[in-house]
Amino acid sequence: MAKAANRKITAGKRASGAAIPLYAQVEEIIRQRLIDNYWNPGEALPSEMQLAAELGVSQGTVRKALNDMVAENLLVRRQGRGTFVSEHTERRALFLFFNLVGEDGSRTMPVSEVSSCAHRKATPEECERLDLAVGAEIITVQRVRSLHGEPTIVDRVTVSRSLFPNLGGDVKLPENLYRFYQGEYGITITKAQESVRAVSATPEEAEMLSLAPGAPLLEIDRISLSLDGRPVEWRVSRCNTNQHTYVAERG
Amino acid sequence: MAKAANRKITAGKRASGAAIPLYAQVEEIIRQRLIDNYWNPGEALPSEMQLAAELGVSQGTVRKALNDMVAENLLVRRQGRGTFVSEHTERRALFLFFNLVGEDGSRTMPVSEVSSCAHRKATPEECERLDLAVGAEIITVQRVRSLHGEPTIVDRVTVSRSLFPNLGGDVKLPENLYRFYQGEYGITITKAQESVRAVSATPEEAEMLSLAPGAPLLEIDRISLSLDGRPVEWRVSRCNTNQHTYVAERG
DNA sequence: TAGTGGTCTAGACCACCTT
DNA sequence: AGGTGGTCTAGACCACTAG
Repeated sequence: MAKAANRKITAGKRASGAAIPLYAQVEEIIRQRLIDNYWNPGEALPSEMQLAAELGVSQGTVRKALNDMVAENLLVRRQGRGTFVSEHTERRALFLFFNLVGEDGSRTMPVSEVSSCAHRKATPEECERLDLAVGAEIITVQRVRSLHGEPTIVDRVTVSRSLFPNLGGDVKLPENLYRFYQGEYGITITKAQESVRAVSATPEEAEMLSLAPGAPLLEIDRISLSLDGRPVEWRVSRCNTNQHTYVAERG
Repeated sequence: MAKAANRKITAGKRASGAAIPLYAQVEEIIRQRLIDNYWNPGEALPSEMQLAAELGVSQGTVRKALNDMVAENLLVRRQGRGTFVSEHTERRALFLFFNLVGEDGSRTMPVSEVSSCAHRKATPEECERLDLAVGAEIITVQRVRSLHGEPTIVDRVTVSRSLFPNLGGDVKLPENLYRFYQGEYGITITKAQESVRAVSATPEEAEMLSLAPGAPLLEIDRISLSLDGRPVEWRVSRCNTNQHTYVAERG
């Protein structure tokens, strides 16, 4: 791993107009290193003292920057061990990005079966949702996902082919796609925006989920953002919520 | 307002087993004062220096406690002005506790019409959801809520009568119920847990919302928690999501 | 101008983990 | 024993708001 390009940190006094706090500049530098995979997921960062010395700020300033990034789920700190780059573990996938839980609140990883996987040019809607140039190539994967052996979700995952070359080509797609994106493509999903509606099952969906046609389904429309804030995955899931519910905390 | 009961803060050294940090003890004291309405919503707290002197800790420790509580939406800090107890403003209601947005992402406060309001003994389910003793008295309010003039939501709000005496008795219920709870009853809602499903409209719901019977509706089942962590409101909303969607951020 | 929160520093001590 | 993050303190200076 090459030595990082060192930006110069502008002194605490306001430069000209902006006056960006030192800790925010430190955050930005570390964030950029994460984007560049200068440190790999799971790897330890240098200690507070080392970072402070390297960047020419005090330990307290580095501490604030690191703690802010822990609050964003980008880093994990463990007393006596060090500060680590967050990984897309099973637990993280389940509690941060999978929100269908059993009636008793239990969370289970689904088991997915890919029903189709295609390469083609993006539709205008896909371009708009994923911020792609017109005519860009995309990959879509359709799956049926089962919980406790019951087919419960049909979903369609759409990504840009240029960001994820060969996705779904040879290798079998794993259950935890975000970990796969991180491990195989160096792209870390950090946030997702979801938009939820109630819809009627199409005849095809009804058959795949063993429901009557027209049965109510929960549609989750999700755009996932990577570390640098760009939309990298569009996913539409249509779910049978007879045995499971979609949960959210507010406030 | 009477002088607050001053708990003694145990020195930083571990007392016996727990070793609770000073800033956490400060948070607990301030949180208890909020519960007791020692300071009212919108009112300014003493300055960091004053609190530090009163509680016998340093300014930095008070600062950490206050900032933690800002992150919990309990306090608001404004540079040059002071630290204030959060209020249930219109904005707060809209962005923290109302999650149906237009297709373009716009948020609008609904207009509600109460269709029924009843006092009765709690059902076993109501006791369980609101953590009430068997036989407790409850109040339920049913409403139809319109967005842009279109009836879009039917909901049922259930609260304990002992916590909210006379609710819905004489006075007309305002649109922002949480502000009303805070202003009239001194009960501040801080968090809510929502559980969302897709369901079929009953004939009655279909008529109220001008839909075909059996049309898909989004059901939001919400338990709202007050400052002290107790469940104080159970609300079930069934929504027409043709023109609006339920939004959530993840990660 | 005085008071508030926001940033930044320096240093002390502690708890935890590794070796 | 040595290194890490966690807590706590004290003090400086800045930016913003009010009167």
